[in-house]
Amino acid sequence: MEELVRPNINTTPVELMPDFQFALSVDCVIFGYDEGVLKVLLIESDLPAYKGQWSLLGDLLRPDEDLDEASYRVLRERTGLTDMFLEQVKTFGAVNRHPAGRVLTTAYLALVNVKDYQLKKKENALQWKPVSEIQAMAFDHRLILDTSLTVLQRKIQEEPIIFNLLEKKFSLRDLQHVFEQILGVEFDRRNFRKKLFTTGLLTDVNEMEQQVRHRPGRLYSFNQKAYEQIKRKTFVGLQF
Amino acid sequence: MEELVRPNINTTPVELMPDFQFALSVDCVIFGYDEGVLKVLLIESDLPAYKGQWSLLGDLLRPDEDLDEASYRVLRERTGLTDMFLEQVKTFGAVNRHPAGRVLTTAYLALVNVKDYQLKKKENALQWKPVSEIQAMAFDHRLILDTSLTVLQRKIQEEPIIFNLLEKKFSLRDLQHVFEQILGVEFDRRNFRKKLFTTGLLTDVNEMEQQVRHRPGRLYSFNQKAYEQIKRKTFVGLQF
DNA sequence: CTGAATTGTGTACTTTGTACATTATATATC
DNA sequence: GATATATAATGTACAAAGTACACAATTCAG
Repeated sequence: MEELVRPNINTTPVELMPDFQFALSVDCVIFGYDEGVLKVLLIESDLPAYKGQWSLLGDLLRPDEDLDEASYRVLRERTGLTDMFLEQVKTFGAVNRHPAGRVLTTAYLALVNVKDYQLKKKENALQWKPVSEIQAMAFDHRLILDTSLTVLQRKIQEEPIIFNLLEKKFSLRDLQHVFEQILGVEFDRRNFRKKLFTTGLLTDVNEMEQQVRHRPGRLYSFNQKAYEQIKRKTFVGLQF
Repeated sequence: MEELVRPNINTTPVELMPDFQFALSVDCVIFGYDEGVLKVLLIESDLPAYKGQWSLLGDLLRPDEDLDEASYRVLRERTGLTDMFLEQVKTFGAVNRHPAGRVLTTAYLALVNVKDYQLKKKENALQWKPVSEIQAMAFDHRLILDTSLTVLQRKIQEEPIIFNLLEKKFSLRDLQHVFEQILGVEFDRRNFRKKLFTTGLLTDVNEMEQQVRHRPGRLYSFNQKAYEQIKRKTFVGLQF
């Protein structure tokens, strides 16, 4: 308890220079849904310690850059996308997590439409890897991926963000399949339909699937306006 | 797009020294429930820029210290508590958030039993402030507090963490009241009871409230073991 | 003994979730 | 153009959970 009165950054003017010795990075966990499979965008590491292993897309934070802006920049530079779902997940601060020194990293979760991305993709070293097939990763990136996936599983049940993984117009089958892929469960098709329709968040765009070799389904779009209306009535209820 | 092939911390061995120029801190949002009111533990800032304003309890991250460990240390040093609910909330990284330079901070949410705390409290500059009465705060601490409160509201509905704010033995009235304080809603007393009993998480300790000037209620404790049993059955359902 | 405050209990009703089967429509193949 | 294949679209019965609501019982204070 002798440290109780120790000078403190929040309360006392102290000489801070010796404390400015950390590096910060952002790492983006970029999820995409492609050919019925949940994938994440990875890059091969060239660092000696992790030669050939897969790592997340990240970069060092710049001295005059907001943390959130850094994650956005990484997304923009690497994928060319400028408008995507992007949200901070967590900061990983184990002492020896990076071989170059004390580098802490803040993980960001991004949801992109793979179809959009493919149009602008330029970098060959990047690869969409099915989440279920990923084994070892560089650094603590496996931990970061697992953490982000858990956050994603929670969030898609609480907010209608899953539509960011699909094209503007989608079939109910696709929508159900993304949910099932991410949550690792199966829903009854008829009850899923009923549930989604009663949310009032789907707009029937009066178009049908094309080029499927079976009866085509209707296409829907996510009704953002309807969601803005209802989301104020915050859900309150215990569910543990 | 010219930056696509820029050397990158995850993929390329680069000289990192010039990048190690950030300071990191942790700030703890310590919630307590006292006399029917949700409070947060604050300290007056002595920094010239924020003289006399309230700030969260925080400290700089040390060079060889895990981020999570730093938050735990702050709690221990300031309150004497060594065993409390403590969880990372978010990292705040606006460029000018600290007058001393580029200091990013990671916020941690702590839930403590005020009764436990009072036994060990030594530091006078600390004060429990009712959350509803807090106005301006130093730095971006108001934003951090608001963010943490929102996270708290979500989490108490998803996990039985609220018991960390109460004593080991508590009445159903107390339990309901903490929920209502944090969520800002009122529950029907009878339905709340029914709901809590059906969770199977309450153990009747066969004791009654003491020194209340009305019919005393039974006391219960949180059944951690029962929770471990049921929490594996992860809830899956859409609720937006 | 009475009033004040709060506990403890139960029922009817509404809403939501779950299980489950049949007909309809498009494409591919023969 | 008939048939097989695949999936769309729909509805009902039942179970579970949530909501609204009223009354008797217990303790304390005066």
